[in-house]
Amino acid sequence: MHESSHILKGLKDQGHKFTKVRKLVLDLLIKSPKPLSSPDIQKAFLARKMPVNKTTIYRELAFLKGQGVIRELQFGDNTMRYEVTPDNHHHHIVCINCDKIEDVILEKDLDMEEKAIAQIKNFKILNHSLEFYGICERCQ
Amino acid sequence: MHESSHILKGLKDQGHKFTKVRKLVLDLLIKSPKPLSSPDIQKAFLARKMPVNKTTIYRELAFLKGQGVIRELQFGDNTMRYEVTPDNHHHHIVCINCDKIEDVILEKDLDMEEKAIAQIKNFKILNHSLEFYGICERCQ
DNA sequence: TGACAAACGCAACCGAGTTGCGTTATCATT
DNA sequence: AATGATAACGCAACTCGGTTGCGTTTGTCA
Repeated sequence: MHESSHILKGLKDQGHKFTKVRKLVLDLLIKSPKPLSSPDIQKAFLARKMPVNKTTIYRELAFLKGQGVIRELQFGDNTMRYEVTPDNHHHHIVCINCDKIEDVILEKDLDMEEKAIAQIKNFKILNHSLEFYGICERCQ
Repeated sequence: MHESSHILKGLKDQGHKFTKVRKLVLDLLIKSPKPLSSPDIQKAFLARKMPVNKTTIYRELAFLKGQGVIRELQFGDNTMRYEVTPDNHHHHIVCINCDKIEDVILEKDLDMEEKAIAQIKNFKILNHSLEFYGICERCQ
């Protein structure tokens, strides 16, 4: 399991500071079963009677993304969401009715496809986004 | 190849009107080599000295999407883009440097993966989004 | 040609995300 | 423990894609 203190220690060694906001943003993302948006995180701070300016959240997320600690996702609603960079490469399935989100792992990954595309299209492929949309068990 | 008049004729038979805006939006999407955003389309109208209100564009795109004539895509910049619903199921590869977009067709489609996920997760999968990001030939 | 609904324009609005700038808090050093 | 550098933060104002309500225009068909 991920441990925020350990990650923060690593960042600190690189000249970054260990702040309450940074720790809580990271803890929220580590504990959340699904990716969170910036507004989600701001609401979580508010619920804990720790109001934080939205600019701070955006900057913190940009920082953690830049450090490779978290990654950015989008699920079709023009809002960025974030999750701790996973060890196991996975994608997501989103219920278009109740917004439930679950991780899914492909039986065969896309490496071969990427190689083929890179060769045909002469692109250097860096990453990809793959999300599935449907109706979850409860909603169908 | 797609023919806007033919599509519009079909819509007209269902009680919808044949307007200049509708025809041009559709023609633009048919002719464009890459998906277009609502602002893209508004600019194209302006360039032809045919200023159109942005609300009209958004409503027209929502209409055409609802009719299944076009489909909605997103490439990570919080802006919806649209393309004519393709006959051949394809995805896209986006250059993160110059925003060049090309169609790509997978060697193996994701049907088997979808079936496996549907069974394991008990989701009824309706569709998916898959985009590749990288550096195009010119930019690398 | 008249009448009805679809399509349109306009203005005001919403919400995610950004920018500039001044202030505060963390941390290494003394 | 005091100090200074700078990362982190708050605040206000802003940008921009997208939406809503409402009154007006236009395409279509009888």
